[in-house]
Amino acid sequence: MLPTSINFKEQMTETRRTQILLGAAQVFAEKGFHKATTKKIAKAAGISEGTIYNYFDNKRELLVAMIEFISMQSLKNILGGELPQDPHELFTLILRDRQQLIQGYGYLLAPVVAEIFADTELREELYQKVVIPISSHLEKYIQTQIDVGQFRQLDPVIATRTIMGAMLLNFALKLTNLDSRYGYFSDDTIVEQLVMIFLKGMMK
Amino acid sequence: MLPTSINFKEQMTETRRTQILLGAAQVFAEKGFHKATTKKIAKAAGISEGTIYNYFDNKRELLVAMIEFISMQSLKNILGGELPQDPHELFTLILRDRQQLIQGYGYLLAPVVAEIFADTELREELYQKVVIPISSHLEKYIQTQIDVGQFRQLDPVIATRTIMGAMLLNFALKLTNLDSRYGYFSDDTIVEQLVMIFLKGMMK
Amino acid sequence: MLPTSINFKEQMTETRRTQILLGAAQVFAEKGFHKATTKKIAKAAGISEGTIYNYFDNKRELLVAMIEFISMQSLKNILGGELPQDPHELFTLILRDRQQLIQGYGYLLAPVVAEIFADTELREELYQKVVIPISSHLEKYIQTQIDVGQFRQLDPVIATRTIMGAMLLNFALKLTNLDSRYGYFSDDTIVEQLVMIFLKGMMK
Amino acid sequence: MLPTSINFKEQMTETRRTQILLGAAQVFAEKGFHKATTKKIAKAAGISEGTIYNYFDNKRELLVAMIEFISMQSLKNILGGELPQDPHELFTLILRDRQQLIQGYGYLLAPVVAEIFADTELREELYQKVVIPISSHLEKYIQTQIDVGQFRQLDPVIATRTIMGAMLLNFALKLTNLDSRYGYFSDDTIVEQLVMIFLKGMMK
DNA sequence: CATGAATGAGAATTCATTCAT
DNA sequence: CATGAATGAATTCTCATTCAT
Repeated sequence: MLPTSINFKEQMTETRRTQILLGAAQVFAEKGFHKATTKKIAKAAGISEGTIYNYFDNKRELLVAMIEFISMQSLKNILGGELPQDPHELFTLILRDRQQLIQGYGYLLAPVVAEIFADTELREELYQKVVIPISSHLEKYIQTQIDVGQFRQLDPVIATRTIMGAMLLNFALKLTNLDSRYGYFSDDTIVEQLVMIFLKGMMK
Repeated sequence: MLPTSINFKEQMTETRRTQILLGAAQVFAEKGFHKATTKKIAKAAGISEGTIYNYFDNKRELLVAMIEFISMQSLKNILGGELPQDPHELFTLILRDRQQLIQGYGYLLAPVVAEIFADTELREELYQKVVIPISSHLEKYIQTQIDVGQFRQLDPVIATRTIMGAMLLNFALKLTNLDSRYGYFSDDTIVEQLVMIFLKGMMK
Repeated sequence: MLPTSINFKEQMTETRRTQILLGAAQVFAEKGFHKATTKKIAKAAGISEGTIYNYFDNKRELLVAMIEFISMQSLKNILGGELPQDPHELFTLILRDRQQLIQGYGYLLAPVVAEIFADTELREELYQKVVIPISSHLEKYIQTQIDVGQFRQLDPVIATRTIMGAMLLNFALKLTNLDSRYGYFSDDTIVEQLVMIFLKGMMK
Repeated sequence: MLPTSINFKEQMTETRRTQILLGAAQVFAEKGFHKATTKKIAKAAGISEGTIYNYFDNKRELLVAMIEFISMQSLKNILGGELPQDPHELFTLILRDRQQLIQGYGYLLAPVVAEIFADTELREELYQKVVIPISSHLEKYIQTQIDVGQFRQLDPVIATRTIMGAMLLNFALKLTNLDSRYGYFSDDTIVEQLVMIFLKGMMK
């Protein structure tokens, strides 16, 4: 077979995977994991039920793949290019990026996040596949800043989760209108407040 | 019938309810709501499936009753006496308290939290009834500290959620062993790290 | 034990049986056999579920007993006294009596009759216990009339069922308003028409 | 896709529906609606339980579809050619026809009739759609005979139901062996007896 | 005898997954 | 590879019946 043919095939496969993933995202967002039937996912993706199983082992793998797909989506931009070394710039960049992700896909992920909490195995799989890859960059950065004496002596693992937890809750509240007061905070305000707290909280 | 007889009956009913609730809590904690079958709950409670339905209308009501039951248990911790004014002491106290709560009941509530997220109405009800009352104390304290010039100009609402989000994620990770590295952090270490970051992050 | 005591006991038993039967009738009428739960029957009868089983072997026996009870109700009056020998008078008397029975209890029996059709065993039990005892009187009368030369040579069994079938359908239609035209027929009209047809149809 | 392929698919679907319908008819006839489990129906149809739900929304829809199916089959007998004018011939013809219908499908319809009685809406719908169209022919005939002075002054509506009720009960008893004595009556005997009674009962 | 809590066998229905076409 | 009909395990909830009090 010719290389082009292989590429074509691979590309087709990738396209089809993405097509299914987007269909799944739509239905998962509407129904949550358990109430999302493969039949509906197939319909939303414009393919047949059986085809799903040519690309994913089972429904659970589909969920994992979907979350991976979405989580990595915008982070590519960041990980691709050069990261700023200035802590203020970097924190702002990361928080903005995550904030946009949640703004853009949060409504998709929210109902699914629910199910994840309830499922031990799923939780572990996603922590390994999604959370760790993303957070390790931040951990390393914090460690570096500690080493060069910019940041105080703190644990990079805890510090990273501290930022992530704070970020998640604030962005979630902004997204869901659960707390009416978040209606008055602009996205930038929230990012600024968080950056301020964590910068001062971590720098010497 | 004699009053004692009536009391006995009522007591039996209450005992049986609690028995079922504890069985349910056990299975819900292990499996989450969906994977917790009535069969398993019955077995865990040491009664038959049918008996569940003599005390609860359906599986969902059982979940709600369980949340109520747990909430009653934990609310005691909150309604304490005088709060210290020193920020370091206060933050440490609050974080320790929350940490104990999560340590004590988190494994029970985690899978329940899941179902709550998936249910808009329940989510709102519980945010109003549980989250806001608890967090308002912290909000007021932060506002006071800002007013007296101890804390920098920051939004108390966002700041409070920042602490809560950070706290939740870190304690959850400590609780679940999702991240093996949290095995090496003592509870005190986590609390100290959080207090340090937020204190420095908020004080002038 | 004294006879009076025995009588008292028997009477109590009979009273309790009737009490349950009436409760059952009420619920069967409302819900039909399958949807009538023993719990509801017990409540309607003002006793507990368990007590039902002290007087009836099971729910089915309760149904059978109820139908027997109601069917025999008004027929007692007829079977008790002297029956008129004149065919016109007798037919009118019987039809009026059955008509009153259906008018009075039909709404009770209707939903139950439905279930009977569907259940082979029940059907047989009730045919033996209810239909045969009632119809045998009419059969004998017809046979007598044939013997004395008043009626033509016809089969008394078939003739009896012919009257019963005609009666049932007409009275049922009058009762249920299934056919709006039956609203214009008085009870007497229907009885007269039936008597006329069958009298002329059977007499020489 | 080719037209033949489409036809093949449609045909398969129809065949499968019929297959399920026949299985259902068999079990409904044997057990009645309530005691007919989907498991038994599936077995009788030679398919799995789940497949039933690919063709029918629920058990009730399956019942309705079965009634429709049977009705279609039997309606053919009715839409015949010219009816004889002679009362004796006509009555004999009609009774024979109905008798054959009941003989052929009665065992199937009997348990279904049961459920119909229990359901007010279904009852009305079927009385209008099935009973009235069939009986109106007989009503008109009787009216005509009255007008030409052949029959006595009687109400055609009541008279028609009188024949129908008598017919139904007698044929049902012949069909079901509920009354052992009906084993000795040939179909013709019953028809003759009925014709005799009604002819004499209605003619001047 | 009366009670009513406990029982547990079922029953309808759903849906992820398979596999022949 | 795509399809979608068939599968059947699994699940919640009901309710007649029992039996200790």
